[in-house]
Amino acid sequence: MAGPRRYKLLCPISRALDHIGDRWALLILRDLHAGPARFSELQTGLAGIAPNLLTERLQQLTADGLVEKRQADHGVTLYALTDLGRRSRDMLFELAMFGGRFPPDEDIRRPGNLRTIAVTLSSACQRVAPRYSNLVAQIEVDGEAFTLSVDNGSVEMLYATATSPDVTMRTSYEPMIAAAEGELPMNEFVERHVELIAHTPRKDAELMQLLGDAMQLFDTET
Amino acid sequence: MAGPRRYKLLCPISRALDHIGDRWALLILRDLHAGPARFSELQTGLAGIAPNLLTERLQQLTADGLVEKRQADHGVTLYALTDLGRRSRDMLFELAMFGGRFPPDEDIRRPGNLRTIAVTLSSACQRVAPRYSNLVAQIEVDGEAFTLSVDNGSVEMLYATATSPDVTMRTSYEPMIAAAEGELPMNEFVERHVELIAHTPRKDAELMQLLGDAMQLFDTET
DNA sequence: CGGGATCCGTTACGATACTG
DNA sequence: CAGTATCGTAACGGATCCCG
Repeated sequence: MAGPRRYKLLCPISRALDHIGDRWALLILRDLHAGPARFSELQTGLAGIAPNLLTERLQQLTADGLVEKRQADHGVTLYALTDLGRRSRDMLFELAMFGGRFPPDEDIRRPGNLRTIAVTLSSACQRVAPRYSNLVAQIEVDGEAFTLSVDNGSVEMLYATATSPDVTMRTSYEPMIAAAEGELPMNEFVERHVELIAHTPRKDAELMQLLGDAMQLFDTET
Repeated sequence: MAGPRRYKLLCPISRALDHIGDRWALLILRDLHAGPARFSELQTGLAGIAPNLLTERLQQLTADGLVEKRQADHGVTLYALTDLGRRSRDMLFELAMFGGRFPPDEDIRRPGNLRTIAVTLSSACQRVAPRYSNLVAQIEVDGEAFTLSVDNGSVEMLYATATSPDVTMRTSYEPMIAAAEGELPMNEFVERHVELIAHTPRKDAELMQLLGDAMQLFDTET
């Protein structure tokens, strides 16, 4: 009796799980939403995944058409989402909305890098983006830089520095999480833990409103 | 080192997976969205889950506040979703939308019962419901009865017979799935494989339009 | 008969060590 | 840096048995 553990049912939910239900698979997709990544970047971001498992998962995801392997300069190999892989975004967002309802475990490990938070943030921003105009922001969290771009209602957040951002924002991980969890009031977070530099007038306020609206989606009041 | 395999990261996606990421867990939630169920109903619906695993998962889901155990008449025990458990609906829908993009496996097993399809259908109907007025339908698929109710834009689909439906619809599994997969044109499906009885005028046509709109969400064209 | 508990073989995962 | 190889452990799968 060989073969991997698959449900082999017609139901689209079990079909999804047959492709991304294995351990780590969804978290690999999650981190790749922050942009193409090296093997080692994924490994550190996933905080302790065994390298053989990462290899195995990447192969499976590639075979399923969700991920592709690219050769970049200097012999560097990059893993990137395919179009199909990018379609997992809404699903990951709903997963995040659901997971946010559970209290965090007592003994939490900090992720090896902050790629992990990019999809959650960008897909949350996506939901509220129609109310905002275009914008390119560089967000630095404890020295790790993201580029958040809002372009005609479509939002993307990459794990990279921006070339000519409208606004630069600097903060650190713990207070940002505390604000997202609702433990720290938004205005206090902004005043005490955020440094903002607007290179385009008013874009700083716009960015903060966007992020505030996005974080509100995770309020578990209703 | 003991303890179950949990990520223990703060990220809401991994937090969700720490609660519903184990094998079968999401499929149990899925089937419970069709209404309270007995142990044995779940067991047959999940087509071959080992009873010890079902026990273990139900305990975990109960401990996590997603499922509750009820004592019904004649000493019957029922498992039902809690409010928190019902919140998994949108997530399951996005999972279904994503899973629908993969071609079905060659050797598929038919599910032990049709509870499995209730959430997928009802959450799809939920998306298009604002365009429809109130309605109670009994849908019978190969003799298994569902009650679909649209009430002020809120949709529910239970694995039970309806008391006084506006319309009764009879069909069978294979053509219905073929229609949902886009392999069978909707009009041909309706004409050749659906029997409709309207107890309230026009409600038959309304039901079919609702279902047609809902199924269109799974078209993978875009 | 429904609702499990127990047992045991198999598979997947986790940790570490090693290599091109 | 990007993996491969090995091995102990935990989770799963299937069957059987038990109890109200």
